[in-house]
Amino acid sequence: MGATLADIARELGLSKMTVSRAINNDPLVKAKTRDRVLEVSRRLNYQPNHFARALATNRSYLIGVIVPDLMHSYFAEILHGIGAVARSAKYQIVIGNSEEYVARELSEVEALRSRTDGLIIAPCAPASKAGLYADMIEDGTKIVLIDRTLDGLDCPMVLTDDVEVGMLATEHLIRLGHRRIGHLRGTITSTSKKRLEGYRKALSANDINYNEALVRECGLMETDGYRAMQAWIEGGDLPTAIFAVNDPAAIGAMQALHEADIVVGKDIAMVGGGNIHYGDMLRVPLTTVSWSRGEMGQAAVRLLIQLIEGNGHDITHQKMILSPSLVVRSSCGAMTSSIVVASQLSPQKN
Amino acid sequence: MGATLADIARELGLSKMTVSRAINNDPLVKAKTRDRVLEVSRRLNYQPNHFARALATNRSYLIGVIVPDLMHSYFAEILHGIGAVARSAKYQIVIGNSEEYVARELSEVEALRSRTDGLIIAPCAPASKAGLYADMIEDGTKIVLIDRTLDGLDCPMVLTDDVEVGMLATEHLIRLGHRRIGHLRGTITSTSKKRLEGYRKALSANDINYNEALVRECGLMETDGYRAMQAWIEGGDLPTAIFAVNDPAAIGAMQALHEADIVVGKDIAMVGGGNIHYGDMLRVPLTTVSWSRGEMGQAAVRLLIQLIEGNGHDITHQKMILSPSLVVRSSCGAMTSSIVVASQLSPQKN
DNA sequence: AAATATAGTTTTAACGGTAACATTCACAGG
DNA sequence: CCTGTGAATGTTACCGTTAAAACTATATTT
Repeated sequence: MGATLADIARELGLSKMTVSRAINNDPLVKAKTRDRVLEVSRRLNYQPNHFARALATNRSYLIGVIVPDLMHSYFAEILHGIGAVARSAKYQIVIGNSEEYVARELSEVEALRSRTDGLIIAPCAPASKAGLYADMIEDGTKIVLIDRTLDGLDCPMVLTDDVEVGMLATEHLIRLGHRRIGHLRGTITSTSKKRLEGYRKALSANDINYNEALVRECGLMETDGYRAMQAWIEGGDLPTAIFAVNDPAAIGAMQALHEADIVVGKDIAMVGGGNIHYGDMLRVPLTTVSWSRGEMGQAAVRLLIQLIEGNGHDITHQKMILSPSLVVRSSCGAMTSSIVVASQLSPQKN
Repeated sequence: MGATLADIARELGLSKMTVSRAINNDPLVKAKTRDRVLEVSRRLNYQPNHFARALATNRSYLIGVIVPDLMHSYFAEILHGIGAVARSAKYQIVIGNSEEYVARELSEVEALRSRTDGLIIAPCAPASKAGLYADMIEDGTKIVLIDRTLDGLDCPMVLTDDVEVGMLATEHLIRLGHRRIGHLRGTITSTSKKRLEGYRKALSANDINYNEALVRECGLMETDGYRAMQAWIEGGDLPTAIFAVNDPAAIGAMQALHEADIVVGKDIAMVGGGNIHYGDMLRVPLTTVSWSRGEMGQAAVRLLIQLIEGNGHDITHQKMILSPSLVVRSSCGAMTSSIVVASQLSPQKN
């Protein structure tokens, strides 16, 4: 289809190598030669063949990103941050979507690791799969985790302080006078566990007994929250306030409550986590815990590029932990304007 | 890093070619030989090198998708549909995000077309750029348009009947008794023009004069709707109902109205387009026009794969047009439950 | 003027596959 | 016993690029 280095070389009576150097701005070629090469390459509309280059250099300038849910604006925003930094570093993004299925995650990883220079993964796999990832890293695959950690896996990661997330949410409810506080907990992921941990910490710090009956299992997606809440309503014995593991779950739960004519913000308080897009425009604007998804994505790419382009320093143990902050809206009681406490990025060694 | 075909061949005393055939399930190799090859390849953890394969075959099994706004759930859903079909056909998705900037779109296209087997594009470029795309197609690049067309470009595309979108929205408002109906119109994109056309058609079919003062320019994003509505409120002379070019614009406008204490669904009616995620859970659930984004994505990939794998038939002129349907919620007046008229896919030649 | 450095270029050999054609071998049919 | 046939495998060359080593001139030193 397009012209190749050889075509340009032939036309100018040069070797392919010199042309290659000229195209890549190698200072070894004479300025005049470079100009001639560039002129011809423009005329022939030369486009470098990325496959050939990748084969020769073993670098594709592709970054694989594996997210559990593309439709969740939280990950769309992370992707947005990733895209911004990647573009400025001349990398392109290949997407994998696990839809919170472990098997899908693993097959996407397998498909992408050999086609890309490195992966950014928000894993839904349980800690028991950490070994698989460790083997890949051992084998040379570059991996940065984002949003969720994988216990036992030692690689760079960008996370939120999820214990703090649970504490901020729960303490807010306690400050509002609630004592019977429920939790819709996620399963498996590190974030879910830590948010539960924060919930328990906040309770015990305020001398409230942990009551297992008030903690219900629930996935991370809207339908999960909806179903879990429906079951809870049906079974009766509702708490006066609920901390849901994340915003989609909270929104699903709110929908179920709405359908049962239970008014969120009046009959029951709700806090989510993640500050989803449109969370402030919902029927009942959702009080939530927030941190910057854009910064997460950006930080992850920077770490991955360091890993790929290896500047010598070992960054295996580098973790970025973002501090979350509470965003108060009306789902825990009447309130008009939003209060957002600025979130900040805190780099942190090991 | 990993083992190569040559390694396996050496180990078994076979030629690379036979091993290649065995790995690719060529029926020419003896079953017993294939088994031996597979056994060794498993033992050595052989992973085919995609770059080498792509270089030799000129096929990468990558599909580039260029969208104008990743954070808009509309495109996230299209992407989801694309991903589903792509995965089952063993293709991976490379993402480009134009953010509604023409220059960004063109640079992403340029970056992706040589790395992929074909592109699915939701163009924000104006019709004047159609020639550029025509040249690329001439040059062998496979392109399928989605969501928006590019006048003058002849290639497969998957669209909605946007004139119908405008008519459905506007007629709904007319049926509710409105005569002073405003329109927040998009600029440039084919969808915007056609929705405006539908708006005008509906007006004239109902003997309402087209009033230029009631049509305001506005982009396609939430902030655009917000700003346009703010200006309108400030300038006064509001209509009794508004059809916004799409849901994000409608939502932005609703936010501006809310801040000005104008109650949507009571003081003013609002219809959007696209049926965004969470549109039914907003402060005022948004009446909108809907069609299946998943089907759009799926259809686009199928067309692109036909283009790539060329089954002989010329599908250049193939257009898929989805029929939209009205989704009534409360933004045009009190209403509790949603009525959705099922949308359907209508394939259509030329 | 010979020896030495140096800028600019070429040569050779990969990188890891696959396409196309060539070869071998066993066996059937005459 | 020879030949034809088809199944199974092998050979050669090429995909388009770059790394590394090997040349050339030309300039610089002594």
